[in-house]
Amino acid sequence: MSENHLEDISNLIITEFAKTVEMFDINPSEARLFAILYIEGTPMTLDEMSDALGKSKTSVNTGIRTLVDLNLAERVWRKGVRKDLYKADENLYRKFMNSFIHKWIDAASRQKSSLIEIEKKLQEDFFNNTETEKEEANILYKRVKEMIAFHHSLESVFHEIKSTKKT
Amino acid sequence: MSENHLEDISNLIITEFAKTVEMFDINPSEARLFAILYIEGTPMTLDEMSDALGKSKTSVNTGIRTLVDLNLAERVWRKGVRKDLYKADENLYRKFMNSFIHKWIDAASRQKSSLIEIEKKLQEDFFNNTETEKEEANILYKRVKEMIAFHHSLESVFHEIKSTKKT
DNA sequence: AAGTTTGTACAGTGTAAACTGTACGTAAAA
DNA sequence: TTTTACGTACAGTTTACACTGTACAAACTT
Repeated sequence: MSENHLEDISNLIITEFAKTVEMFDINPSEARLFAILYIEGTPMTLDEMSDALGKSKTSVNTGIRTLVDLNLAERVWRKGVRKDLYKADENLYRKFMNSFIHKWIDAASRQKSSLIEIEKKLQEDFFNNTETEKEEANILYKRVKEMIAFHHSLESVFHEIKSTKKT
Repeated sequence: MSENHLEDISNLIITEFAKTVEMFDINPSEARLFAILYIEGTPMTLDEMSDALGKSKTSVNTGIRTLVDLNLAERVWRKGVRKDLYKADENLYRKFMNSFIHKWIDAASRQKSSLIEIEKKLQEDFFNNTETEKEEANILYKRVKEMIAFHHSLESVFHEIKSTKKT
């Protein structure tokens, strides 16, 4: 019962931690890959990762690329080692929260802008409408304003998080 | 150029808004369905939604069900109308942020607990290890503590958002 | 130089999920 | 009661995507 080998425990940790990584919109395999890299603090080669993850080298290759793109892993160089080496970024909180918050802020503000554009168009075209259309236009207008307010709130909240979070 | 019919504009709004809804981990079709329901403030039947979404009635049926489960839509009743009627919840910010925040808080605390369990086990089993294993166990232990700290931070941030957001 | 080793592009495969149409149970209308 | 209308269960189909193996290019070794 208490006869748990370290490898089992390590595996358990990886599985648990991968779940959290997945919450940041990272697909299961890549999440697990990150967890593996993180547990094994020392840089790993493609073959090692392939082995640890139980997936083909090709698969790991694309996985690690997206992790690098997301700034969650990086390639490191070590004298005398021919293979590429990758390691997970150490600072979990900063990396994950940063990308997370920015993702939201960017999306919210972009969407808000689009909606504001639409709002303008509705205003400009208003008098080209027939009477019945005007009524409908007013309803749309009201909805758009609600949506803009919603996006505005989203922006605010995430800006707030951004400022309150410890660097 | 400025000859945009209201229907086109409405469609544009729906498309934009659906993108935002998708960010709350809702699949594209369901996001669009919600957007449609929201724009059309008045309750809609399955057939109307099917028509507006361009998907089969069966598909809409399952879609609306998950929206209802997520508390984002509800079935309403109207005298003399035989078909089921559904409407989107009005309060965008409250509904979306609430579920969003709770999802994170729940996940973070659950994961943290799991990791704490593992941490305990590592401690308890420590002296059953050989010398070389002890070294490895220490590394694992260090990593687990980092992860727990990470989850703790996540919990804190989202609790903070929860308290600062306007009800 | 030829011969290895390593990373990656690409085409094909397997699989899970979204979607559809049919078929049926239940409730309303006749 | 019979007939019609509606919602949904279910099986089959399509689509999207993760994954694999092969094949090749670039870099290293000899």
